[in-house]
This record gives sequence, C-alpha cells and structure tokens, in this order.
Amino acid sequence: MPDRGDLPRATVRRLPRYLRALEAHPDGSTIDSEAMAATADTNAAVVRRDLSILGFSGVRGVGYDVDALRALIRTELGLTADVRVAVVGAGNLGRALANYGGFDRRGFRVVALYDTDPNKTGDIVAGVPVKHLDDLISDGQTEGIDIGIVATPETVAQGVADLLAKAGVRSILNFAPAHLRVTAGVEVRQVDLSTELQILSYYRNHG
Amino acid sequence: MPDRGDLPRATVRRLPRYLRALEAHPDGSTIDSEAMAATADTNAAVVRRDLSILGFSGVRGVGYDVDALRALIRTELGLTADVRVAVVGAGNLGRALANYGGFDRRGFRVVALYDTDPNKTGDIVAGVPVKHLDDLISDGQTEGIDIGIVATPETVAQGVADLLAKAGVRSILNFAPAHLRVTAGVEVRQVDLSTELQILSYYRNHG
DNA sequence: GGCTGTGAAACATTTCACAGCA
DNA sequence: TGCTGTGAAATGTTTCACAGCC
Repeated sequence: MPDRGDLPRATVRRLPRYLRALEAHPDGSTIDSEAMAATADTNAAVVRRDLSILGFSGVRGVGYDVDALRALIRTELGLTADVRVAVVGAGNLGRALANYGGFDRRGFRVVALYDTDPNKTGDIVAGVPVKHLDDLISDGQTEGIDIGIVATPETVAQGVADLLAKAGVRSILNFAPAHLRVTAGVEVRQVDLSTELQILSYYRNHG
Repeated sequence: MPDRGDLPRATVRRLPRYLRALEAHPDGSTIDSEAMAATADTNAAVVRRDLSILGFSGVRGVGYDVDALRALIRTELGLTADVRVAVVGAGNLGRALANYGGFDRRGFRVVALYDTDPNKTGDIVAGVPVKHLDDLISDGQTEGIDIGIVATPETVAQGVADLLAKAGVRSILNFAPAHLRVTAGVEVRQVDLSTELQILSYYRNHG
C-alpha cells in the first residue's frame, strides 16, 4: 500500500468495523459500498470516502475486492503478526478477557494475567498463566508486551499504568474508571462502563 | 441517526467525565475550568463552552459551584432515581458486571442476570439472582428494566436484543462483536474489545 | 487580577450530488 | 446501467482570543 500521512481519526475508528464486515464476506468475492455500509453500520458515502483515503480503488459498476481490502486493512491496523496482550487484574473481568475467544481469532494473544493476590497467582485461566505483578517489568523487557489491559480496581490503576510503562508497554486499554496519566508516547484508550451507562441514560431521558 | 436530546453529542460524551471530576472534589467548594479540564482530560475552553451550553453559570474570577454543578449534571444524565440494569449472559463478563462496585456508587442497580444454562440459573452472584432467559420478558413488563446489557456470545446477541426489545427495554449496551439491528426508539451503544485493541494497534504503528 | 462567557475562525467530518468509468 | 470517486456544501466541534464582570 502506498505510504501516506496518518488517517483521520474517524476513519481509523471505522476500520475495525470494515474488517469485521469483510471477514463475514466470502473469500474471492466483491462487496459494494452499500453492502459494506449496512454491515459496518454507516453509510455508503462514508465507506467510499474512507477507502479512497486509504488509497484503495474499487471497480465502478462492481465494488471492492474483498480479499485485497481485508489484507490492506489488516496491514493498516498493524495486525500482520500476533499482538501480545498482558492483562493486569485476574478478577472476573481479567478472567473474562482471558476467556474471550474473539481475541485469538483477530490476532490478539493474551500471554499473561498479573495479580498480587497469592490465591490467584499460579493459576492457569483458559491456558493463560496468572503471574505475580512483580514479574511484569522483567516479562515486558524479556518477552515484549504490545498492549497492556488494566482490569484492576480504580485505586491501583495509576500504579499499574506506571508499571506497564516501565515494562515498555506503549499501548494501554484501561477499564478502571480513572484518568491515567502517562508519559508522552504511551497511548491510552478508556473503556468506562459507568460512562457508557450514563450516556445511555441521557438518551433514554432526552430521546 | 437522528439527533435526540438537546445537547451536542460531544458534550454528552463529556458529562460523565465532568461528573467524575466533581465527585472527586470537596463538597461546598468551587472548581475552575482549568482544574476541571485537567481531571476530565480535556481543555478549559471546552469546559466553559459545555457548561455554557448546559445553561450553568460560574462566577468570574472564581469558578463553578461544585455542589450545584454535580446536581445539574446528575439531573441532565437522568440519574435522579436508581437505574435498573439487567445483564444477559452469566459468563465471566456478566459476573464481572454483577460484581462491579462502581455501578452502585453511580446509581446503577444490576437487578438480574439472565442465562439459558441450567447450571447457572438459580445461582446468586454478588447478591444478584441468575434467572432463566425465559423470565426476561415478564420481568421486564412487571418490574421494569431501564437498561439491558448484552454479555453473550456473538451468535445469540441479535436474539437477545430482540428479547430485550420485547421486554420493553429501550437502552442496550452491547459487548458482543455484532451490529445489533433494533427497532426505532431503542438506543444501542457498542463496546467491542477487539475494536479497541485494533485501534490501539493502529496508533502503535502510526501515531 | 483572575476567570468566565462567547463571538469568530479554524478544523474535522458528514452529506449531497453527480461526473466518469467498467 | 450500476457503482465508484470526489468536488462542494453543510454540519459539527474545537480553538483562539478577548471583552466583561467579580
């Protein structure tokens, strides 16, 4: 794919949805912008604009080549090799993440769970070892961790984020309801369950 | 998607962050737009614009009244009474949600878990009963469910969404990696773990 | 002096509509 | 004919900058 500057953030947010649409589509087929839009929950003009921004050309009167587009989006998302994920916090949420089958299928490998509770360390959850948090830094330095997931209580989330940074992790997905302060170069995405419910609550009352 | 509600969507997305900032601030104090921005991870101009849109006035040279603003945002979000939440899927994720302490503190009450597995129905998880999915419709009609959370495998998510709609639920938080089709008047928010990791992956390779 | 409130500009994103090509 | 690719307009959001008030 041709080199380019970065993509608009709105486009990046839609790439995973496009990829999911393409994975549900037969190999060797084509898909038009209307069908893509229906599966990816957007509209055809947005799809055409996004693919045009990606530098991907379709065929007028026909649509887009599914195999080629899948490959392009995977490359664009950096999913060419397995992405190594570490989960901190082996409570229900951490275990849910270790068990979540959708990751494997999409190229993410949960390589370890970390906790400080001696009743949990040493366990194996869905084939993933539960290690002590003290191992995190050396594991990160020797084995490499691409993405860290914070699945701990709010109170320790910032400390965990600091540890992850020390372990060389530059991408963090945070489930704790806390705004993590990180050094430049570390990317944080926040998934806050209460926030989602609050937004739903707003639209329930103002719909 | 038609715009429902009277606030800009970007503002609505920030209200929960403002509320969290205010909850961490002492009762009876004031907070200026700069401090609010730091805690809510935005900038002061955005804060002032948002509060102005809300019709909330601060005091020049001083800042905003914390108690009054907390109350206003809670009201705006529809958090004046407990919000009743039902979770469908009593796997690890469903159990994590039932155990999640942050909900109670923020006015959300998980009233039931639903599953079809007879090994799970009848259990009590964190004080929440696990009922059979067959009970969902009548429960919704008799007791009322404000928000439904889909924490099931992808394959059954659409069916569950249909059931929730029949039970009178008009707000759905969906954790399954599937685009739910719902009738008009039902609001869906999507939390997709793979999507979040894919976006992190993109910025790890570009950003 | 310090901070709010807000016009106006800048920027980002979506929508419209249609020319152009297979 | 059917669908892509894209200017141009419309819309939504953020940033700038400063007047106005406490």
